[in-house]
Amino acid sequence: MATSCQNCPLRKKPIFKELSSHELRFMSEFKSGELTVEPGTPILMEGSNSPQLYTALRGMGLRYKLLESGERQVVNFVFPGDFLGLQAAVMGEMGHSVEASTAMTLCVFDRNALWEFFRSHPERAFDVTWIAAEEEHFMGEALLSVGQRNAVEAIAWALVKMHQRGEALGLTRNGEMHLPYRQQDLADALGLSLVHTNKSLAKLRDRQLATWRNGRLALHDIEQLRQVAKLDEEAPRVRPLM
Amino acid sequence: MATSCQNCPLRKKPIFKELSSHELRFMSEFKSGELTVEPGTPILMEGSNSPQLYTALRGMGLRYKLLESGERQVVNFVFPGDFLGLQAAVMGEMGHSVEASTAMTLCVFDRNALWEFFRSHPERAFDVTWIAAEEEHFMGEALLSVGQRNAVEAIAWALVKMHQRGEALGLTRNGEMHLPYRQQDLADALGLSLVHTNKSLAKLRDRQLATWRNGRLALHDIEQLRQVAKLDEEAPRVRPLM
DNA sequence: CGAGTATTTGATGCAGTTCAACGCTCGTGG
DNA sequence: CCACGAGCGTTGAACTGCATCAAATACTCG
Repeated sequence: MATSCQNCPLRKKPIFKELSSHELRFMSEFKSGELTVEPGTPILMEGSNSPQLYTALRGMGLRYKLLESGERQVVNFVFPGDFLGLQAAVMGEMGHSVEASTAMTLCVFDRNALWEFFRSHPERAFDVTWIAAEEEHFMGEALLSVGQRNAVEAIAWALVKMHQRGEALGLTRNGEMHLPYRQQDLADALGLSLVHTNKSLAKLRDRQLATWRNGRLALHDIEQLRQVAKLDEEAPRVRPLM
Repeated sequence: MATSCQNCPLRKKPIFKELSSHELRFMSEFKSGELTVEPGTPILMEGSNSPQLYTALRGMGLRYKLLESGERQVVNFVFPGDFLGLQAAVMGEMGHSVEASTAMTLCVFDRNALWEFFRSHPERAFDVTWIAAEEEHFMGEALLSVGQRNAVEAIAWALVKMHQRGEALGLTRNGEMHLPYRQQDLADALGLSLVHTNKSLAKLRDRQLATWRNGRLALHDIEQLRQVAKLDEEAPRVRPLM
C-alpha cells in the first residue's frame, strides 16, 4: 500500500528539509505511485529519456556508466532520499544508468511535475537545482579521490562517506550499518581492480580501522580513517526531499 | 567598455540558445559589470561563498580542487560561455576553485539575480538547472575517463572533448585551436603524472593523431582519436548562456 | 549436496610514478 | 647586448602500486 507524502517515513529525518503543508499537498498531487523492484533491476538507462522521476524511499542502488569495451564506472551509490532521473528530465538524456542493489521502493513522479515546479513552485524548483548542484559537488569529490588518492586512501574516503550518509539517515547502530554492495562495486567506483580493492580492505581491517564483511560495515576509528582519507570533518548538509 | 547583453558576442553563436528580447532586457538588468583578470588570477575559492556569479566572456581557465597534501585535481576547463559560481549561489559554498589560465573577461551578476530567476523567470531558472545537470553529466564522463581509461585513451578523450568545445565556439581554424594550458594542467585533470602525460602526448604525436605544441592543439585524425578514446560521436548540445 | 556467486590469497608483470638532468624561451637587470 | 634565472617541455632510468592471472576458500540458495 502506497504511503502518502504526509506519512512518508523519510520526511521526518532531520537530514531532510521540512516542507510546508502546502508543498506537501502539491507533491502528493504529482506522486503517481510507488514502484517496488528486486535486487539487480535496472531502473534508468544511460542515454534514455525516462518519462518518470523517482525518489528512493527504501533500499540501495548504484549509478554507473559503461564503456563499450565493458569497463564500468560507478559514479555514485543510491541511498534512500536520493532523487533519480533528473538529468533525463532536464536535459532529455540520462548521463548514467541506475540499478537496484537491494530490493527498493521508489516514489514515482511524472516528469512534467518538474515543469510544474518551475512554473508555479519556485521553492521546489530551487530545491531541484540544489540537488543537481550537490550531485555535481559530490562528483567533484569522487573525481578527486579517483585521480589523486591511492587505493587505501580512496577506500577509506568511500567508507567514511557512505557511513556518513548512513548516519544521516539513521541507518547506523553503534558505528555499524548495512552496506549491501559487492567489493566489485566499490572497485568500479574507485577505478581499482577487484583484487587490489580486496587487499586494500584487508589492510584497513588489519590496521583496525574498518571492517566490511557480510554486507555490514563497521568503522572502528573514524577520526583516523578521515586522516588516512585526507578528509576533513564536515557537517552533513540539510537537503531537500522530493 | 562593457558590452550590453544585446551586443554580447557570444550570444550569436549557434551553440547558445536564443533569448527572447524580454529575457535579454532582464539579464541586462542584473548584469552588474565586467571583470577583466590576468592569467593566473584566482576567481572563486573552494569553500567560499561568493556573492557574485560570472559568465566567462573571453579567455580560458580551470576549475580545480586541492587536497591538503597538495595534490590538485582539475575538475574541468573553463571556456567562454561557462557559468561560474553556481554552487556557491545555490548551496552556499563552492565545491572547487576557479582560476584564469589566460587573460579573461567575466560578466558579473549579483547573486540575488538567481533568486529573481526562480521567482519571476522560470525559463531562466530552468536554464540554470540545465547547466547544473550538464556539469554533473560532464563530471561523470571525466570520472569514467580517470577511473577506466589508460593514459593514452584518457588524453585522447580530453583532447577530443576540448576540441569539440572549441569547435562549438568557433575557436578552431582547420582543425587547430588555441589551447592555453600546461601539460601539468592536463595531468592533474586525468590523475596522471606530468612525465607520463608528456610521454603519452608524444605517442599520440608519433601516431599522427594529435599535436599540441606552443599552446596550439591540432587534431589530425579525429575519427581515430575517438576510437582510441572509446568515445562515440555526439552532436554538441545547444546550451543556455547566462 | 552441488552450482553459482563472492571473497581471499599468492605470484608475476607492467603501466605509470618518481627522480634526475637537460633544453628551450622569454623576461629582467646589469 | 649578454648573463641569468624562472617556467615549461622533453627524455632516460629505476622503482612500485596496482593490474592481471590463477586457484582456493567461503557463502547462498534451490
